[in-house]
Amino acid sequence: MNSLYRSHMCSELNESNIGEKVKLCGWVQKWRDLGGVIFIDLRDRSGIIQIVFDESTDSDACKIASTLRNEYVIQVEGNVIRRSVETVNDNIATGIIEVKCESVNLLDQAQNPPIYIDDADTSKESIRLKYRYLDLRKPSMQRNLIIRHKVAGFIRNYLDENGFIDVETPMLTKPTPEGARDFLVPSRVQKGNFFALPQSPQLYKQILMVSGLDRYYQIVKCFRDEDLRQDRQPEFTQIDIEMSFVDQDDIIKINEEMITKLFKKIKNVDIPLPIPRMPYKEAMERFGSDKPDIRFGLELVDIKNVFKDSGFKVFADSIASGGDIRAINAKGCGESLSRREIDALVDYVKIYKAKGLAWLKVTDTGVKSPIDKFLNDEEVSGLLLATNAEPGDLILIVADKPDIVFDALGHLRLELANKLDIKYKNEYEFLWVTDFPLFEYSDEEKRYMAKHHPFTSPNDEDIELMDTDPGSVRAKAYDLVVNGVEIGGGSIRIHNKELQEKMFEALGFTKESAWEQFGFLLEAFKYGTPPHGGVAYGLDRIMMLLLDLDNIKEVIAFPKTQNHGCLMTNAPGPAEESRLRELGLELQEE
RNA sequence: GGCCUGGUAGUUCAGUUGGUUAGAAUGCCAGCCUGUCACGCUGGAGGUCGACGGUUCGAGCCCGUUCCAGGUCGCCA
Repeated sequence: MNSLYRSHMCSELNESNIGEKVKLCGWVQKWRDLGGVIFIDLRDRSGIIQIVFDESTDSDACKIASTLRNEYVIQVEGNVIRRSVETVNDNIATGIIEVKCESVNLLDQAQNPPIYIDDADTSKESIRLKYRYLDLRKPSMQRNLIIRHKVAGFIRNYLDENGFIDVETPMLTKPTPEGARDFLVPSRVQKGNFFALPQSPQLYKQILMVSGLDRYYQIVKCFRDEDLRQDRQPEFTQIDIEMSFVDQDDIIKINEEMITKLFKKIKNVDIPLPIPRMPYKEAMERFGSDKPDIRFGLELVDIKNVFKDSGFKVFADSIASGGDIRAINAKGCGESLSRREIDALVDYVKIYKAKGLAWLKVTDTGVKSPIDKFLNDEEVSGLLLATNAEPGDLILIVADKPDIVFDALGHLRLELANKLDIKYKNEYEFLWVTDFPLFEYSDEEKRYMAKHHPFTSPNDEDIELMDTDPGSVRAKAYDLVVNGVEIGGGSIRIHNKELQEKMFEALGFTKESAWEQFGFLLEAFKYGTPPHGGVAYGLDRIMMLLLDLDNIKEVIAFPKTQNHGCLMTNAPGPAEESRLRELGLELQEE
């Protein structure tokens, strides 16, 4: 990265350069003025090197050096010399050498920065985001961006080698009723009409299969106007992939090779292939989640049968109203958790709508529990048998509607693992979750909705059930889950016009409304459509996993806050009245 | 939209029962200092206690409203 300004990057220099005259550029990381000698730590993207200014030999340079302050941008010229043994600094890569400066050129001054440009900085996130350009000077932030670049590069390279074509798709697309809330962009030319920013390039990539591109990919921004979370941003990046003439196994095979090679390259971990697969139903029943973290046990146990004739009103009522009763055996927690900690768990499941959490401490002589007086001996022994309980264990039980039981215990399981600080055997546990339900009943809309999206193919053997029992139809849909994080998902698409129409019918679309929304796709499907399917990954989440970060903002250069704002640019901002008029828009008084 | 946490010096924080001139560390500025690397020493500057309103003789502290940031539920095909 040489130029007229510099001969080397700071951290490029090592013992082999001793005796060379070099020109370096960068920022003043730190200055130490000892009187007759001044030390400057010079920083660029590569790292840090110490520059020495000696008054007795280079008084002009020294004079300038004494005025340098943190984050000043300078150019220095001097000789690389070996440090004396006692002054070697083991904390930096270039600590065995330094540059004895003969001349220094001040390229720009800097105000004292509001945050400390160092990984040890503890400034609040909001200040870091306001001064993001300073925050991004930190080595760790640069590392995150550089590794992200390497990941994207690896993916492009891998997909290119496997015959995938990178095709750009529009950012100004058509609003859709299904799925997340769209970001809308008003059309000036067609007043009253709106573009939507893509939630994903889903329909375009399927059209590209109709076009015969055969294998497509894109690393692309997607937009969803929903609330933020620690792992969610309104604009985020997908690795979007679609393939023709494939079935589920083909897609899984090439994708698991790509992702495990990626983890090998970036983290040097060996993920054994094939990645295990687990049907959705099993994931829910064993782990209470469609993205189970399988690094640890604490699995759910169905104990409904044990209490089928229970005299305990809570359990009996739950069963009578079609509910489930399931338990987790928190091994050893009967001794290790205090009453206060157990009460905290009871409160915890209430977040997920569970009405309560029953618990029993298993002791040498039986069980100790607020509800033990409601349980007979047969039920207690049945429970201990079912949960494989030993003295010292803590049995946690939720009785409620099935989806609440799964949700509450699924989260409780994660909370317990977190609390117990469980040591995992492997750093990464990959899992394909398969056989998702095709539909999901929406109480709000009083109809079935597509669990994945309306173009997902049902399993061949379940097509019959679409009319009779939509809730039990399984889909050719699959998610890739790592350590309980969904990093990607996809499906085989419907490529048959009749089946697609049947699908829309099941979703409650009239033929007219289906054609109104997705007519271009249905029209395209008339002209010879290959069997196809694909997958999309959340690049940001993959980066979080690879970098072992739990905050998505750390892997995005310029992220948004919870309020959908950018603290650096102050976006979004008001629009001028004239612009609104041009768009045919009028602001409503609150 | 709901719930929870926070907002005091450039930064990170402390601030007792509501009571004198709001503190510490670090950073910053000045001076001294020839081998530091968290340099050291001496001195100094730096505050609309997020904002508005209320209670009170008196508010950083109590009450209300509001803004901002974070976490979370809903939401996220």
